[in-house]
This record gives sequence, C-alpha cells and structure tokens, in this order.
Amino acid sequence: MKTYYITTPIYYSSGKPHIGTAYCSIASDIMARYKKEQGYDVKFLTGNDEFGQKNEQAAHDRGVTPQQHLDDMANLFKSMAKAVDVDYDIFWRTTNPQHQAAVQKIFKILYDQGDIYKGAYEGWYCTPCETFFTETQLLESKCPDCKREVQKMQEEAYFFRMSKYQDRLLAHIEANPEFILPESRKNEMVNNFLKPGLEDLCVSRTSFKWGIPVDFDPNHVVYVWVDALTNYANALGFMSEDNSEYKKFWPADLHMVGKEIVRFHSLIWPAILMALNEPLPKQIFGHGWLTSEGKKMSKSFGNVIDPHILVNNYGSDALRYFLMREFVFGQDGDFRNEALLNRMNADLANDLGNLLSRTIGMIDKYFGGTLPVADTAVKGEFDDIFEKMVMDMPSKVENHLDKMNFSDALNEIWNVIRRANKYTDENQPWVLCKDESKKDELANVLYHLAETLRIVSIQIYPVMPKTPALIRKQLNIEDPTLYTWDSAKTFGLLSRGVKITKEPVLFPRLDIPKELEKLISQQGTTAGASSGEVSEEESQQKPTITIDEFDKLDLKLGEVLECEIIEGTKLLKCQVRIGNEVRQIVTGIAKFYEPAQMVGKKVVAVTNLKPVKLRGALSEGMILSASIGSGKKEVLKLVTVDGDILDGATIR
RNA sequence: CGCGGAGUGGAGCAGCUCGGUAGCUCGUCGGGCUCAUAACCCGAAGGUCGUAGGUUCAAAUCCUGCCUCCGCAACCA
Repeated sequence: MKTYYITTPIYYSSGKPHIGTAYCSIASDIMARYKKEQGYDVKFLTGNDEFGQKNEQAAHDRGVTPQQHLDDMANLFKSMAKAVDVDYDIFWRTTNPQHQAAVQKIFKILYDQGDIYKGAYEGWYCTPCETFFTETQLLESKCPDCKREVQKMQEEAYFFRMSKYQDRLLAHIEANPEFILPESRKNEMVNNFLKPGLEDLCVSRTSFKWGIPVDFDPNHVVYVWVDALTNYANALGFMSEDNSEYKKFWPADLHMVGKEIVRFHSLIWPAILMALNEPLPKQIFGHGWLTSEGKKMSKSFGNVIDPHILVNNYGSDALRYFLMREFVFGQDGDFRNEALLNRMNADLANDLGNLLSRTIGMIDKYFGGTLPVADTAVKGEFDDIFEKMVMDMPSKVENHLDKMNFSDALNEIWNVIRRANKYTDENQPWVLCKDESKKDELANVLYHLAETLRIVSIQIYPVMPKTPALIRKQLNIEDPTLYTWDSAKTFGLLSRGVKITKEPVLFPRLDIPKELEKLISQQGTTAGASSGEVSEEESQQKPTITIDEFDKLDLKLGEVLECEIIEGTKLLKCQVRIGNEVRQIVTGIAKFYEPAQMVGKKVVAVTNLKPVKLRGALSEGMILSASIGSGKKEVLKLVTVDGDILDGATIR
C-alpha cells in the first residue's frame, strides 16, 4: 500500500494557538484526508515544541511549573485541532521521554562521527558587568555598559558542521525543483543562504537549562535545531527499539510549514539527515501568513482571530472552506470577517445550500419524496454538456489538490455547483411538472441534480469533512460504495429511484451587518470596523506597582542641545543637557520630529536606564513621549513641561 | 545600495513561470423565473493592468528606471 506521511510544525508552546496555527493544520489535514480517500496509508503528525527559554519563562510568568504549563498548552492545541476537525494521528511532544532519548542518541552519533564538534563562541567579557559582548556590540573596544576594558573570552558550545553539507544541499535543491515550494521560497533559500555559504550551527546552550541535556556533557542542553526538527523522525520511532513505523513512512512526503521556518526545514533539517545518512523529506511547502483586517495579528492591536469563536458561530466546515477558498495558498492573505460572511452567503448558502434545498424541495413537491424509476432512455437537451462538465471536475480537482492549489480546487467544484443551478433553470422543472407526459423528463432532470450533489459531496470532503454526510442524509445515500473518492468519477451510480428526507438547510443565510457586529463584540476588537482609531490601542493593564518601585526611576528634565538623524534609521541621536552634564540619548522618533525641531526642546528623560548601543550609537537614557495608534496612523508627541524650569529638575 | 511582497473596472483577488481577444467573486443597473435559504438564471455598465522608457509584428505578462504601499530585518531603551 502506498504511504503518505505529512507533518505540521510542532508548534511552540509559549503562545496560544490562533488562526495561523489553524490555517497550517487545516491545510495539512486536507492533504491527509485527500490522500486517505485516494487509498494511501496516511500518517499525519502534529505536536508541540516544549523546550527552550521562552517556555520556561512562560511557565514562570503564569506561576506554574513548566510541566503544568506545557500540559495546559498541549491541551489548548489539541482542542483547537478538534474544533477545526484536524484529525491527526500523532500529537508529539518534545518532552516525551522517547523523544528525549532519541535526541540524545542523535546528538551523540553526530558528535562521535565528527559532525558535531565542541567549539567556542568567542566574545568579549566585562568582568564587573558579568556580561558577554560580541565584537559588534563593543563601543570603541570597551564595555558598552560601563566603558571599562573587556577581555577576550570563550564560551564553549557544540557546533554542527552545516558547511560540510552545503554543496550536497544545493545540488539536491537544484535537482529537485519540487523540494521547496513555492518556487519563490526556494530561490530565497538558494540566494540568501546557500550561495553566500552556510555557517556551522551552534546546537547547544549553556545559558538556560530547560532543554534536553547533552548526556555526555551535562552543562549543555541541546538547542532547538536537533531538539525540535528531529521530531518528524522520532515520532515514528526513529532511534528507538520499535522503528517499524519509521521504516514504513519515512521519508516524509510533505512538511507543511509557515514561510518563516522554511529555512530550518529546507536547510538545517536536511543537513542533519544527510549527516545521519537518512533520506530527505520529499517536499517542504512554505505557506503564507494571514493578516487580520490588513494588519499583522498581534495582541496589542487586539486583532488576533480566535478560530473557536468562528467555529462556534458558523461551524468548522465554513471556516475551513473560507480559509482555503479565499486565499491563494502559499501567499499571504488578509482575514476579514466581512469576507468570511460574504463567502458563507454567496458560496455556501446561495450556491451549494440552495442547490440542495431546491432539489430536495422539487423531489418532494413533484414526486412526493421519491423519484420514479423512470425510463432511462429519456434524455434532456442539456444533459450531455452538463454531465461532461461534472465528469471533467474530479481530475481537475485532483490536479489542483496535488499542487496544494486549494482555492482552484474549490473553484472547480463550485463551477459545477453553479452550473447545476443553471441546468435547473434551463430545464424549468416547474414547467415540466405541469405536463403529465413529461414526468419522465422531469424525473431525469431531478436525478441529474441529485447525482451531481452526490459527486459534489465526495469532492468537498477533504476541505469540508462534516457537510457531505448532511447532504447524503437528505438524499438517503447509505451505501458506502456511492461515496468513495473514485465513485465521484462516474456519473450515474446513484440509483434512479432517489428518495429524499427533508432536513434543515445546510447553511442559513446570514444577516451580514448583524453578524459583523456580533463578531466584533465576541472578538473584543474594533478591527472589523472602519471606525475606532483610538480604541484599538492596547487595553492591557500593567500590574500595580508600589511607590518604591516607581521611585526606582530617575526622571529628570533635560534640554536638547544638538540632534541629528542616524541615516537609514528612524533614530535621532540627541545631546541632552541635564543639569551640569550632557548625555547622548538615541530615540526612535525620526518619523515624527525633524532634528532641528528637537533642538531647544525640554524633554523628560529617564536617566538611570542601562545604557545601550543602538545602530552604533550609545544611548544613555530614554526620552518620554506620548503615542497612540500604530503604523501609518501613529501619532507621537514628546512629553515636555508646562512653563520655564531649569533642566536637571527632578520629575516625580 | 539590507531582504522580500504588492500596486489589474466601486471592493477583494486571479492571470505574469511558457508574451497574442483582461478573468473571477462581491457590489451596481436592467431583465427573466418562481422549485428554492428575498435564492436562482440572463444581460449591461465599469479597467490608460502604479508610472516612464525599452525589446517585439504583438506586453498586465519580458528588460530598465522611477513612484507609492506593506511586511521582515535593522531595531524604535
């Protein structure tokens, strides 16, 4: 039996799942269902990436143990998958002992054969500050913090010999044009990383502990590359006693990933596999990102789309349909509530739902619910052209699905649905029904509609797993051989005496303005409305602090003496007089103030902030300003004082 | 000269790899039908395909310059 192994990324456990997570998983799920329908033995992997500093931090921030945090997150990701009908076979977690053991073995093997070696990060160490700096962070060869002398130091780390595999990788990518898709992503990899040359990769850390220990050197934990990427093999039992699944399913047919992690999957992971002498995955597909109402989704914009809300309101099939129909897979797409609602009305309610509804209605009305097994020799004027179109559909759909052109695949199906509506009008069953001698003709027309609905119900299944059964129920299609994937390729399998059962409509028409309002209130955002410039600001409250904590800030009044822009940035470099000292403060407000405007301004400065180097310029403090909005709409004004007072004045 | 994406009728998008009547959905206007979820069917209006050049018999499509927008990176202490 042909096998098909598909994976989503293992999602990082520090953040909650959102529509982008769902998008990736849904696309993978569609491929998995499609391949299953085609008769493949399918394995579908998803899971969580649970190590690393951010996970540790997230647990700490929530005041729970890492394990507790990870369990909670795993449940969130699982419930998301369930909500959108993502039917994975394996949910892999990197804290799983089997995974950890495999990672340690892999690390050891690579080390023993010399593909991982112990090296050192070279850097400069400031003893008083107890901090490492890279060459570029230094300020005139001194510590950027305290400006004292620094010493050259080495911090030990393990490195993977990526560079060794560069030529082989490049050759593989060039020889296999479908290895990285879409093509633009492939070009990006080749031009930006392979051609300039790969550097060896640091694969261990000593700076945090929440990771898989390097068993032969416990000061180190395995860093994300070997830890996370190997999950795709480890989940099948790679490096464990029972590796039968690995033998059966590896190499993966498809790693579905977001465009931001194509690099790891198409360069680092294959290089590791080459080192291990294992076959490479057949394909990496980097899909696009979803923005929300024109903006990148982020908590501070309050425009993060929660799939649960949409599913609760409209069902997972509608959401899945919309995501796959509206956007070109592989490109970025903009998620808008209104577009979702429009699609639901136009495509699902008016086209598909209504086609079923009118077909059922007519069979009920004209034949009391059961079509007569009429003379099959009867043929309508429009039958041939209509049947041909229906029969041309399945192979087109397969072609599109094979290339992950979900939108085009759905469009083919909907062309048939629209054609069926047209076919109805062409034949005018409401006229035929008035002529007793045309009963056979009438039955033939309705049969064509019912049969088309059977075929459509099969074709939409990978994208819409729930709706097909609802369609079949109304047509009383119970025999499973009538809804296998291949049975959609034959017109006329449905027996002529179709008997119907009336059921509620599939997709009720929605009152769009009303639904928009509802969604906005549920999503707790104004992102869907054209108004609300101010209200989309961060509403998150910071925790209460004591006066003592506030007192840690040293705020002083300063006067800007000189100011210049740092070319090519939005940074202004200001010389600020504060009492009897002059400090350099760099601030990112070049979009709002010309350097000349700054000179002479009295500004509020935080003077005890740790100095930092920004674009090569030392900044010894921070200038306060008020800002609202974001992006193009952002407005920003400096905070200043009401009247004359000497600079150096304390602010409290 | 940091990297990348985008600019196509009112809106949202496809087409551009492999040049040859500019397509889809929504919206608008007119008509038809009445089985159906005020749905379905037909027709119409509406586009200098950002801009300036170039290649070509022919360019939305290839090449070059420019403009605008948006991400990322830099990084806004």
